[in-house]
Amino acid sequence: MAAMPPLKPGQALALWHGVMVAALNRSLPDLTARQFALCLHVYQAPPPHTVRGLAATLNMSKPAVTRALDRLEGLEFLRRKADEADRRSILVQRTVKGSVFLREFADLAAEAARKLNNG
Amino acid sequence: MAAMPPLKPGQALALWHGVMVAALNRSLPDLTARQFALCLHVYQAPPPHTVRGLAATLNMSKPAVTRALDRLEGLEFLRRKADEADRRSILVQRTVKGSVFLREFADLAAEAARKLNNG
DNA sequence: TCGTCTCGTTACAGATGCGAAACGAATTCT
DNA sequence: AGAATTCGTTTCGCATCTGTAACGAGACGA
Repeated sequence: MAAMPPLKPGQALALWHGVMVAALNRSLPDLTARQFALCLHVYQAPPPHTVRGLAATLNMSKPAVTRALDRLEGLEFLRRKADEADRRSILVQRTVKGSVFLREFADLAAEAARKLNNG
Repeated sequence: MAAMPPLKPGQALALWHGVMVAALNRSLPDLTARQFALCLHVYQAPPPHTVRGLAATLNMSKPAVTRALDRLEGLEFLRRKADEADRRSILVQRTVKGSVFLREFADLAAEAARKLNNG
């Protein structure tokens, strides 16, 4: 991945504004901030992902993680898999549908960034 | 404002990931996506802002806008003002606290972008 | 084997979100 | 003046979020 261009605070606000308004108008499945962050984290950070680890990293309670996983698994954006090495744990895995969803969101963001320049 | 640098989809995801995780760990007042988009819109788009206009632009129902305003006014991030020209309408205005909040968020985003390069 | 710890989930109670519909107040039309 | 329209808000019923606490299942040391 190429280096991230420097981003000034004012540019960040304009970008967020464009993306969030665009997202609302496309009425994507409306995830809460926690649900979205959790989904994003599973796709962006290297595995393995467990409930306990996600709760710690994302500063959420374990039940909140469980419920977010329920929701995201219902949307087929993520999948639970038993951890064969320690059957108390589960491993949270990526899915095709989740990849597509995040890719669409990413394109939307890239497009919003482009529009900030070219109108 | 200087031109927005081009942003690739993969960079957008990495940026969103960094910002959302950082935001969760700072436990900012947790606004819903609609509340946050509404706040951002009032600060980024030129006034005047009415309930009806916000509802149309942000693809929300009018009651949802009213309730989001209640919440944001409670946090003192926004303020309602009577429209003297048409007393059926209200004008949504910016506040100092709201400016500070968004500035903090913007700094957090800029910092997240920086960290994606320099670790 | 028996206690203890850790894992994720479930049960509970409370807070908060949502849209549809009804509402009062202000404006505009006839 | 009186009717019709438009504004933001409120009410209603429902869905879903939250954290605390309790829980069963698996792992592990004594």
